[in-house]
Amino acid sequence: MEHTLIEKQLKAAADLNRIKLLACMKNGEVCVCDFVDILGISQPAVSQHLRKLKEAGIITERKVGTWKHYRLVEEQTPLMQGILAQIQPLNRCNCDTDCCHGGNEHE
Amino acid sequence: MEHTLIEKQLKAAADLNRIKLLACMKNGEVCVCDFVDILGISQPAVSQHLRKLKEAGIITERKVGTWKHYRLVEEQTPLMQGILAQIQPLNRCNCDTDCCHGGNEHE
DNA sequence: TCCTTATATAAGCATTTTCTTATATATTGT
DNA sequence: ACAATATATAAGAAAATGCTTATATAAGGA
Repeated sequence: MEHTLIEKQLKAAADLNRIKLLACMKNGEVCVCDFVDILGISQPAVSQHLRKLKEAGIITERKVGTWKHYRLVEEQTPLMQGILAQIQPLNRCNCDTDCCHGGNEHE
Repeated sequence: MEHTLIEKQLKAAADLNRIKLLACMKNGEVCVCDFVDILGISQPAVSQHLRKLKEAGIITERKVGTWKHYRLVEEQTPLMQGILAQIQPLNRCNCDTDCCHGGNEHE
C-alpha cells in the first residue's frame, strides 16, 4: 500500500471515539442516534467522526427513512482488515429511540 | 487489545513522516542522522518523532558511541504486526555521514 | 402545508500536534 | 581540559483536530 493511503486510514482510525464507532459497527449497521448515546458527545460531533471514516473509505451509509445507518465497507484494505481484527466489538444499541426499538428497525 | 492501547499505537503510526521512519527501519537499524536526510526536516523534529514511536512501544534504541541507532521492537503487538506488514520498506541509508559509511558502522 | 424529527454543515473556540530555533547533555578526539 | 559532533530537550509559533452551539436540509406525519 501507498504510504499516503496508509496515513489517511491510520489518521481516520487513530481516535478513541472513532475506534468505538468501528467497534459498534463490527456487529452490523448502526444509526447515528445510537452513537450519540454511546459516545456521550453531541450529534454534530458524531456526524463529523462518521464523515472522516467515510472519507477514508472505511465505512459506508444507507438511508432508512429519516435515519441513516452506517456500516463497515465489505472490501477493506489489508491494513484496515488487520486493524479491525484487533478492535473488540461493542454492543451497538444502547439507546431507546425508535430507530432501534421501534417497528422500522433495519427494514 | 484494549481500545486505549490501540489508540496510542495508531496515533503514533498515523503520520507520514513516522510511517517513513518505520519504512526505513524495516530494513534494520537506522541512525538519527539518516532520518534527517531522508525526511528533510530538522534533527529535533526527527528526535521528537522517534520519541513518540518509542513511547508507543514500537521501536527501541541502542547507543553506538555518539550515535544512536533505532530499530523496530521484535515483539510487536498484533496490531502493529498488521500495520508494519503493509508498509513498504525504504532504503534506510541515504546520507554521507560516518555513522553509515565510515568504519564504525553499527558497532 | 406545517410541524417534528434525524442528520449534516457552518462557525467559533480550546486543545493538540508538529514544526522551528536555541540550548543542554553526552561522547569522542586532541 | 577543551573543542567538535550527535542527539535530546525546551520554548514558542503555526496548523490541524475535536468539540460546542446555531442553522440548514430532508423526510414523515397531522
